[in-house]
Amino acid sequence: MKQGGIDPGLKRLFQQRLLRWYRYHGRDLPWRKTQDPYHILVSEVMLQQTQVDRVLGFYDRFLKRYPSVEELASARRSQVREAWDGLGYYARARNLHRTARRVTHRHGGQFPRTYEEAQALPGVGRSTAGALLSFAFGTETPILDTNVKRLLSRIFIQRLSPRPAQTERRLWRLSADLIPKGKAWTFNQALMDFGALVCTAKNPRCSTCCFTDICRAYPRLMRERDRRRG
DNA sequence: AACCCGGGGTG
DNA sequence: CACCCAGGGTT
Repeated sequence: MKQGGIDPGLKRLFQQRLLRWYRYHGRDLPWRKTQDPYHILVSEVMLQQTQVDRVLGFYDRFLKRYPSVEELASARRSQVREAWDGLGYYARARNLHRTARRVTHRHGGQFPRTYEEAQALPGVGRSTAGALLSFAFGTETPILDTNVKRLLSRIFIQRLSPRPAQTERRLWRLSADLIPKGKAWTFNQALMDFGALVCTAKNPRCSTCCFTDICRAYPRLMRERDRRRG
């Protein structure tokens, strides 16, 4: 097996620390209170190019207007566009609408449960499919949005390949391999929150991070911080 | 004015 | 498989 897997000890350590961190610091977001795949999909699509703070102002309103996938499916395009107004990236609303129609009419109102089928829905790529399935059904499917990319590459990747696509593959494999059995929901939520709250793009909170002892990027991040401070 | 970023389209 | 862009918003 080329490129071997991740060291089992390191893997367990990472899982345990991350899950523990999430118990204390995970955010209480409205889409984390539901198991309804439709509600979860709405949140994930809204979150695609949009910050959590902004989505918070739209999520409840949209679902109040379209509480079920069938109701969204039977709406007019112009109405859906209106409910999306202010969120931008309106292609997302069109795709969500198309997905609702497809789920309603082609899947009998049931969301697909396989990675391949989920990804085939309009506006649903690898990452959104992984989130949808793990959050709605607890499936052990990986996610890889920019937050997760950043934190996994910082902690686990010593030298990134000059080929971006190769790094991408390594990260997907990492994200999949790290999922603890039976805990995909919590683990994936935790990855997202950790990337958003601690392992941020600029000014990462290394001083409160529980991974500095294993983080491959920590020395560099410290040098960069020191350099900024002159 | 540059930068952000999942999906999707293209080479 | 590898890259490249579109799109609305933020910094």
